[in-house]
Amino acid sequence: MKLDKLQIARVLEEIGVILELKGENAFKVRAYTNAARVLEQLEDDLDGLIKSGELLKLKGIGKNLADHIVELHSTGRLKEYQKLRKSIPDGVFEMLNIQGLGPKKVRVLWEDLGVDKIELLELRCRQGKVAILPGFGQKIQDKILQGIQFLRNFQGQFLFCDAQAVALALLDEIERHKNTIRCEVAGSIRRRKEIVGDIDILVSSKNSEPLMELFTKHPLVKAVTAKGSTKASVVLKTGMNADLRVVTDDEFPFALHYFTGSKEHNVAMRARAKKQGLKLSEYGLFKDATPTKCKTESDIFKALGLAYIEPEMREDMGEMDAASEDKLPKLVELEDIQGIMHIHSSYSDGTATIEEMAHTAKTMGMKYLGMADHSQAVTYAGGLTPEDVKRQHEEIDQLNKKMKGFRILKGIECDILKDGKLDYPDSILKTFDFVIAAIHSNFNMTEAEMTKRICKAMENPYVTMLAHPTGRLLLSREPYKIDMHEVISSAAKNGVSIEINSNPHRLDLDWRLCKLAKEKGVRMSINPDSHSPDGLGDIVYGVGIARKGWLEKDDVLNTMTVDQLRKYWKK
DNA sequence: GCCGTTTTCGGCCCGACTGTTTTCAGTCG
Repeated sequence: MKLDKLQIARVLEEIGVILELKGENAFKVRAYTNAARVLEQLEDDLDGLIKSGELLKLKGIGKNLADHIVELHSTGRLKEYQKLRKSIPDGVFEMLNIQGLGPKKVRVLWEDLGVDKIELLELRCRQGKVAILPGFGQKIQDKILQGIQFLRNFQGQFLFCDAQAVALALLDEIERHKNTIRCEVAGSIRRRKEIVGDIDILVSSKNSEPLMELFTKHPLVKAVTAKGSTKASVVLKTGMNADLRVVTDDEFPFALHYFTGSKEHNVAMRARAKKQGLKLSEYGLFKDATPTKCKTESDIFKALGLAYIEPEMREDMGEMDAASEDKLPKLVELEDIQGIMHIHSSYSDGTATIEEMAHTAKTMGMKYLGMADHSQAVTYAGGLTPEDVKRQHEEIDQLNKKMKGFRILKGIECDILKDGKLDYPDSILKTFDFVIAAIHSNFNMTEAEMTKRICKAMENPYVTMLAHPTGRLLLSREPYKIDMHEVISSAAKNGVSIEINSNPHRLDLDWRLCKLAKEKGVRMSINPDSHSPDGLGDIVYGVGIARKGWLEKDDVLNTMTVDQLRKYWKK
């Protein structure tokens, strides 16, 4: 086997994009993207399907696509793809990442104006040459410039989940090396920031040379930018920068603290040390020239008269004061989570059945699962008609009879319409165990209008929760304009919980607002918003954000048992 | 390019929004 089904899906997806750029029939394009979806969601073994000739039985895979898939699977290449790929410059592909530019416009820019990279596009915009193209205009030209800026702002930034996965892969090799005494991923990954700039790995050892070699020759590394005896910097194949630092084991706790940051937290820590006549650096804690013995980070905090501050809280947002008064929260942990809500099934745009999702949740140790498919207005995601709702509820009743020690709750992700009304009448809303109100359309309202719209929805007595409150997509879409302070107050007033959407692209509610919500008495619900069994695992990212937001077990809705939840909602 | 037939070609999800037009095309979710 040369390529697996996900790799093949990516090739088909790319062919779709190329065909779009070439102005091919839109339905032909869709056939390719459809096929990519089918492969992604395929549960059966591709090898078996090919051997038995059942590939053609898959809906959306015909003669042509089946041939392509077999060719990619067995040879790892596809002649037709290679030919197509060569006909499009990389820069033209990259232009598609600019907001508001799709294949049609990119094609015009490329063919009529000869623009084949973003830098050139920027120049032509500044020269006013884009505005005079047919179908373009002043406003679109301005928007493109804005979009280019937006893209640049995000360059060199990565989602936490992507950065963490790579960091752990690097760490794994280092951990297993015989010269390693202690090692850890430091930096913003350790602090669980939603966006990460680069990877910092720290290791203690008596002999750094072999570790430097191991790190700089790692298969994930594209280029080495610096290599000395204590520090190496590399650029990874993913475009991320990664640093490895080697220190002595005596220095390790100090270096770990220093390289974990944040910078602001470190400044506050040093100031505190200075007040006590001490000096704190990445090498140690000194009184004059005498080092203070510290085996762990905990010892450093103790030496400064502080309780241990979890890495997630080290943002200089009050943790120093709280630690000195021994008032730090006991942060919520993954083990505290009893059940998972905001789950999609194949009733709307999920890939799996309710039973499959419930089964996976159960094996994760969960006690309940809160289904929440889309409501009827979200037609593109297969929103549920009132009849679908009824059918789903019957199915859930059946499953609940069957499953022992596990409960499936009837919920819905109900759209908030433009005017703040909900997508179902109360007569339907009242049939659910819980209702998550959500916005999926009409993003461009004024702040006042959007705030009013959401607050109005939360006043509906059947609404139990607010989904992804700002609608942001990290590194790709700004949050819509909204007064979150007002929204949080309104949630508190109406007894509505706010979701911490754990999808790594969202992580919304932002951790910076969790503390405020908690103070107002709003319960947060850590929801994966998963569309597949795998997606249930995203809950760990939400727990990280909750911890970053100082949340304790009792601040989180889904640390409750089913019975506690029912009572809570009744109240 | 796929599907499903009234078996060999017509339909394929759709609504909102924006900006360009003067009735619509492109993008997005």
